[in-house]
Amino acid sequence: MSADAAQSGPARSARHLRALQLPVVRAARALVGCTIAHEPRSGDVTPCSGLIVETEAYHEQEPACHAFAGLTARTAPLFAAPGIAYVYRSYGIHALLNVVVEPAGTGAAVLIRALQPLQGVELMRARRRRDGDLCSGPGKLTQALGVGLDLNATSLLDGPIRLGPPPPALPGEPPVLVGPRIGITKAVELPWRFCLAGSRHVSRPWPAGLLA
DNA sequence: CATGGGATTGACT
DNA sequence: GTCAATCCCATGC
Repeated sequence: MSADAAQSGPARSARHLRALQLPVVRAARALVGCTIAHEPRSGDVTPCSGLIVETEAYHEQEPACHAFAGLTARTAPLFAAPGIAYVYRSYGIHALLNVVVEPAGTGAAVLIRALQPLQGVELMRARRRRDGDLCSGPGKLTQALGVGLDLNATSLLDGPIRLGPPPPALPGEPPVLVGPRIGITKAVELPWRFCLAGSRHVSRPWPAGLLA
């Protein structure tokens, strides 16, 4: 392979791969604009995918993170290698999807909080049983994609859920806003929520935003 | 072993 | 704006 091919082609299309190597807060920032798809292996179900428009970072050093409690049966996937999915049940009802990052042994992950629907919108509508608000929240997007707890600890590079690069149509680095995380009671002050600037698909209206 | 608290959502006043 | 649904698991006795 030539040096050109190694730099120009893959370099831009591999943003999701580079994000997996970053510290969790930078990873959360970098994953905005990348894509998530659920393509069941059987192939008899329509693939569904979306553009990541909102993320949050969680790290074992701060108490809002499940990994703060240490390595347990529940949190084990958080301490796995980068690129693993951490899917857990929230409020006894919803499945929430995280991208595990940082080296194995460190508990850290990026919560995927909202998507802009791309593929499989009709199937999303059927799964969600409504026409709008298909992926504008962490519980909504897993329902729309058909992602359940059975996909916990699966690979996001090799498994049924795929983390992908930004779509070709999306130019370079998207403008991203940063603010405090939502729905937590501990470490509420950390500005670890990231959102695609101007997106209509976020989970909550954006506070007067700072550019990340 | 009993208990309580969520990284939420949708329905309702 | 309020509130119930619903269940895993960490914590404490």
